Amino acid sequence: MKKRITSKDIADLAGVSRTTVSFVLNNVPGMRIPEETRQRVLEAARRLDYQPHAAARSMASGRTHVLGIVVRQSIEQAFADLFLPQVLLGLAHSAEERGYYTLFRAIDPTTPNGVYSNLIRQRHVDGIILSGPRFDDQDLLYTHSAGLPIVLMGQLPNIGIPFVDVDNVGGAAKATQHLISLGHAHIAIVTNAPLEYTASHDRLTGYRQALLGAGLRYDEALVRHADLTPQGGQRAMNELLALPDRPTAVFVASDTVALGALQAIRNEGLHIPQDIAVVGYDDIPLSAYIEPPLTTMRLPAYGLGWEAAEMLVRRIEGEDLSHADVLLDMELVVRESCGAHLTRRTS
Amino acid sequence: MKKRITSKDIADLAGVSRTTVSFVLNNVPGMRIPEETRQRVLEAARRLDYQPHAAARSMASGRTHVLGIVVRQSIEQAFADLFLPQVLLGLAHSAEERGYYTLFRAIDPTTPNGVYSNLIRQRHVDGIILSGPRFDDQDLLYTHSAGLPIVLMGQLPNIGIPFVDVDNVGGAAKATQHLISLGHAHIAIVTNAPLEYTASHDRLTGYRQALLGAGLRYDEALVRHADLTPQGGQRAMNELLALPDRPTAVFVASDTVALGALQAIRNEGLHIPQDIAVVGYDDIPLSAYIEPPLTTMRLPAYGLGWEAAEMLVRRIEGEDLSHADVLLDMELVVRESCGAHLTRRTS
DNA sequence: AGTGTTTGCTAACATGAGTTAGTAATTCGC
DNA sequence: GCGAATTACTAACTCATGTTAGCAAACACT
Repeated sequence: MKKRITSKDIADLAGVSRTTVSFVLNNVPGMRIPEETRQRVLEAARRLDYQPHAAARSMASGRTHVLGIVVRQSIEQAFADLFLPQVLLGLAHSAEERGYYTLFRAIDPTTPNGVYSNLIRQRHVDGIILSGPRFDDQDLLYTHSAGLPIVLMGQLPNIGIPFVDVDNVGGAAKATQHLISLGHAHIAIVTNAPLEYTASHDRLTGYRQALLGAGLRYDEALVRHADLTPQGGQRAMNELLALPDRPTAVFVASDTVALGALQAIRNEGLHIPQDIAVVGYDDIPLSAYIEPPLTTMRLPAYGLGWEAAEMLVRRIEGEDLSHADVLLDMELVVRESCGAHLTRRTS
Repeated sequence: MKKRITSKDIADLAGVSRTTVSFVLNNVPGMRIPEETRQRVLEAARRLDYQPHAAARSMASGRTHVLGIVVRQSIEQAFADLFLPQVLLGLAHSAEERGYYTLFRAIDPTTPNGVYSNLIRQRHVDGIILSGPRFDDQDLLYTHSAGLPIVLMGQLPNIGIPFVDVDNVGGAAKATQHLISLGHAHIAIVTNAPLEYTASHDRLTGYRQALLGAGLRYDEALVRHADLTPQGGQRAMNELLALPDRPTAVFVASDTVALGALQAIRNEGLHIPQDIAVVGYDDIPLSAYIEPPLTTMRLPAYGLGWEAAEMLVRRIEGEDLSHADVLLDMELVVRESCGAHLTRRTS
């Protein structure tokens, strides 16, 4: 039976007390330990290949050095979520850079409340990053009001919980402005989802701001809503195509939805971008490889994860995050569906 | 300063000792605790909303009840990985059903060795699921030979480490047989990657078995290799199209690669599936929405995660996994790129 | 030389559970 | 009615660390 190597063992080998070992290995400030002793301890730890026991450490220090990442997703949603890998990578890298691990917890939206605050209360983690927050989440409100560290990925306005999100208003405005700059004046929008979704609402706002900012009219007849699916995009696009005064360009506020919209346009025998220009949103990993390659706003998925972890760690380590919310910029990726590659030649 | 509620508190409230509380809450077998006392303890725990301290518990019991999931992925790979969300969901659900949490760790392939075995040695986790194993992974061999619980997602043959994988030989055979059953006799293959990859090798084997099983000739001229990218698929497909005796069908062993192949076929002015039938592999989330919708083998991503967690838990709890490797079946998803919807009408 | 200060270290306690060995009270067997 | 067995519990130890208070020796200062 091989025994676990504890700090006692390295204390014995170095000829000092356990306390000294702890001081050396944790670089406790204020303790003047002569270089000679310090080296002796470090050498002993190295020789025995000492690995501190995480549980003992966290019990004594009260810190687990683990961040909880809670994803509220059904299996179907996970299937459609093409960004989670990047988000998680950003999270994990950012956390590890700061000396933290990440505990992943997937919670079906149908499960009852009171499930993830326990992660903190049982001291499994020091704090939580919640992806896909909802208003009707009792557990979330409880966790926040109990003062437990939590950071949201995605906005929940007027609630005071720190969040990391994408600047959807600005992003949608950029997308729309791009179409305007290509000479379009009759631009429709297909939102990603109903306006109850904050993201959806913000994207519509950005579209509108861009139009008004360019002196164009905002026409409700050119506004349609999808439901996060290609099918919804196809239906919405069909309605737009049936209008007497057909738009010359469409901003589809989700690449997934845009797949359906493209199909609808093709089915009418129309060409993209010659007959109708399309700009999408999200830059899903395949947007470059569909026909035609989609011009779209790039979602900084890795950055979202990175920032969320950073914020949470700052919160855990005592910083005040009242007004530290992060809104990440989005970048326009110009491919072919907007027609910019054609215009440029003629200009 | 509100104090944490410990088992001592509930012992006091219930008028028993801490030991008894522990016996009741953990349902320790062999201890005859009368129903009346048991209820008194449970009621006290409920009233005080007791949450046991994870670190204390794991220190005393030696179990963390956390599974480590280690993903060896660069950021670029994560971008192309469309299955991780489903895999993680399967893992997390399966683990939670068995009373375990999952710790997520992303490791860039370029980082040096010796990074994740420490997760176990520091008792952060009870065992590890490693996704994307490699032969040159010192840490993996060390972990396994040290008897630490580990399960692979993806095969590494002849090494004796328990794994969960997809039956690539069978899957590729099914895909090829489907094309044969549609009347094709001149069927090419574009693999997903070079044959050094086990998955790639196995898919080619399945293709070959199907041909020979149907009495068809296996012709090396019809075999091309891609590199996991659409670009590679396009190049490979162009070579096949340039053959004097053009194939009437292609099995592309990766949907991502197939995107490039479709583009190559379209660029030649040929029609899918009339001129060339295509069957893909993986069923990436967008395969149903590209043009034409792709017939493909469905990767049971959720199931892979589920099985991996189950195996690891069994291993942690003492079971012998020497010959318990899991090979999951794959299912053919018939859409339009294979031409089955046309054939059926004429038959 | 004696008092105060710094240096270098350690004894002892705290953290919050699980678990073993054992004890007092009750019941059983005859 | 008395020893044996059972019932219902608990004292005390264990896990592996972090941390506080304090001690002995060396040194500094007058």
